[in-house]
Amino acid sequence: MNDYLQQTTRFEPAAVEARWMGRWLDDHLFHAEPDSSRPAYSIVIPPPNITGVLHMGHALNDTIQDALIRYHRMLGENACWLVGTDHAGIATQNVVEKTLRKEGLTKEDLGREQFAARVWEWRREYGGTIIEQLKRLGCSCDYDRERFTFDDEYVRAVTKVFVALYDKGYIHRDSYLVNWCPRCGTALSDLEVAYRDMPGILSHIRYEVEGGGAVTIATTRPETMLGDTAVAVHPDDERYRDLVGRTAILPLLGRRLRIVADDRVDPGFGTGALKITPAHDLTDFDIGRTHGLEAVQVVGQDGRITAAGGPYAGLEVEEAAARVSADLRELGALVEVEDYPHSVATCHRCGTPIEPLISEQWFMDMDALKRPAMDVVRDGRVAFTPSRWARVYMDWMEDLRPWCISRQLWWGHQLPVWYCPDGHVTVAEAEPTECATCGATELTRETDVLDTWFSSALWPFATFGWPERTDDLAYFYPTSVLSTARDIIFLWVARMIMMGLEFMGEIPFDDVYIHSVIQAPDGRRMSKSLGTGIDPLEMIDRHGADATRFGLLLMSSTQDVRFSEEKIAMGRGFANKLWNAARFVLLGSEGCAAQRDDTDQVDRWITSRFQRCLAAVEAAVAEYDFATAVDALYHFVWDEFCDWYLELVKVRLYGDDEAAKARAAGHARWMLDQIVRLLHPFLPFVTEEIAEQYGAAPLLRREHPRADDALRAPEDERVIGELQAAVDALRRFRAETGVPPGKVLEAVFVADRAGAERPYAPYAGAFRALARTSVSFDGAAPEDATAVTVPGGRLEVAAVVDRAEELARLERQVAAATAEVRRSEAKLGNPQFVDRAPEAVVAREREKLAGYVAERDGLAARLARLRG
RNA sequence: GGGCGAUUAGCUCAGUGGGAGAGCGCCCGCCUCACACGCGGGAGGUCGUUGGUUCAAAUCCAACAUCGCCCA
Repeated sequence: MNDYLQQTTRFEPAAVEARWMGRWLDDHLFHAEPDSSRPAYSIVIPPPNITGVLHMGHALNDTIQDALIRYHRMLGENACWLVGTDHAGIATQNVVEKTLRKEGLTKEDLGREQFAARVWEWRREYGGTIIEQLKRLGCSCDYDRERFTFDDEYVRAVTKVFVALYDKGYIHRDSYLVNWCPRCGTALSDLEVAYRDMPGILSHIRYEVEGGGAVTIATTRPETMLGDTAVAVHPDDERYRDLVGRTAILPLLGRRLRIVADDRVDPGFGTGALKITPAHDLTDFDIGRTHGLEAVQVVGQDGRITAAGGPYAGLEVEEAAARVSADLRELGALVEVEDYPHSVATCHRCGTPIEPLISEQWFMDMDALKRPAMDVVRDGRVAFTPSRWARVYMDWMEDLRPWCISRQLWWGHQLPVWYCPDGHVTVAEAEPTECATCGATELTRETDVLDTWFSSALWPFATFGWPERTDDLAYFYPTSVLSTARDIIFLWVARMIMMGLEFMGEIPFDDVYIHSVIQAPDGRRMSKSLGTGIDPLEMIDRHGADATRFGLLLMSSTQDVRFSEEKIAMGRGFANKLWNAARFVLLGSEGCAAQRDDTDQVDRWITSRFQRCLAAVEAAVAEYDFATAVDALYHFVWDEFCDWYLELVKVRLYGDDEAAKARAAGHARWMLDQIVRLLHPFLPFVTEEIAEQYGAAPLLRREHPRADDALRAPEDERVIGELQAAVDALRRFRAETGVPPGKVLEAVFVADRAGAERPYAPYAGAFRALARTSVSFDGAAPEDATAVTVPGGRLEVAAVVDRAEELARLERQVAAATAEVRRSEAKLGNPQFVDRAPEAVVAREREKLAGYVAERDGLAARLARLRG
């Protein structure tokens, strides 16, 4: 006797999970090496930020990837899940600066080198947190291959890419209006800007016009008027036609402003006249370039008014806005102020309002790169699931502007760019000894670093050894699928595709799976700052990793979903159910070998039902429909395997026929093993724990169950289906008439037609076990029996039934059947339906009608008899 | 302003043209020799609104309402 099995009536995940993850890792079960005899299946994890901890989105995404990896590994593919982390420039720098502040230090106190050393130290200490958390979830990543976007080899790859793109002319330096975060002290790309609706004020300000008259402009940022160099109106705007070409006078500063006509002005906004501040607004910048306007920078990188702002110099932007407004009001130039909620550009990392300002930055031109990247999605070589995201991708790519790739940070890939004293630029992979232009030897390196997303764009190939043409790269690239959330489509997916095509000449992945976003239970966004986050590790503590995985997969969908702990609790119940089913099978079949057996109809039936489940799971996984896959497994295991098969098996297991008993035991073991193998990718721990109880090899080394049409048994499914219907009818009868649960009923089967008893004949034991009814097939119906309708006839049950209640029960049933008959007759009585609906549909309806009529007539006859 | 998505049982969600489903919750009965994280039975919905297409609409189309997300 296996004491552990015997005694563990509840599945306790905590100890089991820790033990198995330890053993799997010790055995390097997750490691993959190129092997030309097997197909590769590879996934690169979207590298989590080293400052991050596992949140619900990771938990879902990593569960999906793990299920895919385990699933394909068991299908015989050589599965490799490449894992690692992203150095995350701004985020990491912010975190380390914060710890420095606690020591009363700034990064400037340390200097660039010392600061980088501190970041590395921090990374060694805390940067692996999230990787450890993946292990708690059961993730079968190839931890032996862990990569970091700041590994030496990775730096080489990034450098090589930068130089190559520069040499091709795709990368250039320019003085341009960029998104500047005054708090982070760096330029940002368009993607790192988040628009947030905020209350605001629209100020209408009157500018006098030389030679008489005035023009009133409207602005949400009055302080930027200090940088105005023009006023613009729409060329077709009748109101201002006379003003074009004249000169307005900027209040407060007295600067002379040209009044220009430009069709980019929206005549419907405000007064239709636009103040032009080329240094602080993108539209204004463009208009300024067209009309050759001066750009006066009045807000500096520190978020304060510059010297150009005259008396307002040194003020914070907000204070300047207030002072400027007050002064304008005093002058009588502020003609109107109205509430004006509008959306404000903010830093997506820290939330500070973005200050658009002109600065010298490095840009990457996307035009040449985006074309092939759009082609591969358009023609389906890279397929999005759900497919609607392909359009989102295409739309974004269509309007791509040059990508600002330089960041004024101290943590990141420093640009491989050197300047000589004359300002000539030298770009090289290795530190140059002289200027490429003039040969000067005093070179200083560019201090800017690259946008973190520049380096992560190389992740699918740099992690496998690029730029070396490694065996890993040849074998595992392109990867099979990238699984991620939709907010990553632009940040990663698009850029990975562009870079993959440019440097590998091949797509980086065949499929892109965009999983659902899990919201807080109240429908709000899950976020730490809102306090709406739910920690997946807490769920693992409470319910187990298998349960957490199961619940998350059940929540996964093509829509956003609210987090539901109930679904995770459901997973816990499921794991427990499975464990107990396994206990029952294994303890009841000790000494028997797992062996499929087709002798008994019940065994053939469950085998056939399993094949259906298998097919459903395979179809669902192929479509990345994990909720359907786990739902199919759940209902097969619970509703069919446990509720019916195991109950039916007991008849033979506890019976006297030793041969039948052995066959049943062997088949049950075989079935359990099949189930455990099919379930393993989704619930790795409990399945492994079960498999160990019967001495099986680690499930990842075993095969996925094989689909086999020969194992389908429609006739057995039909018969057992009728048996189930008959048992259900008896159970309903018992419950409705209040038969005490312990009481065994006597019943006689009366067939509607010759031979109708045959399917039921072998199942007297099953009726006794499942419905507590002793059924005979040859006796006469007892005198005052009550009939229970079952497929093929009726069971005349000897039971003391309250006559009035029975009458009411029958009347209800007759009414229900009659309603169905009427509905069906009406449908079939409609000539349009009979003529136009497909024949099969009409035939099915006729069958239904016949069934309802028979049911109604039988019930009505019984009712008549009972009434006497 | 442009786009996408959602609206189905008390709650969270499946269901894409022919009999409204699941889990949880609720009600009734059971510690039946795998499991009380269990077993058996049951109640509960005019599928957001209004039109349209069709023999037939939760499902397709249009408009509207409400909510959410993305882009600008």
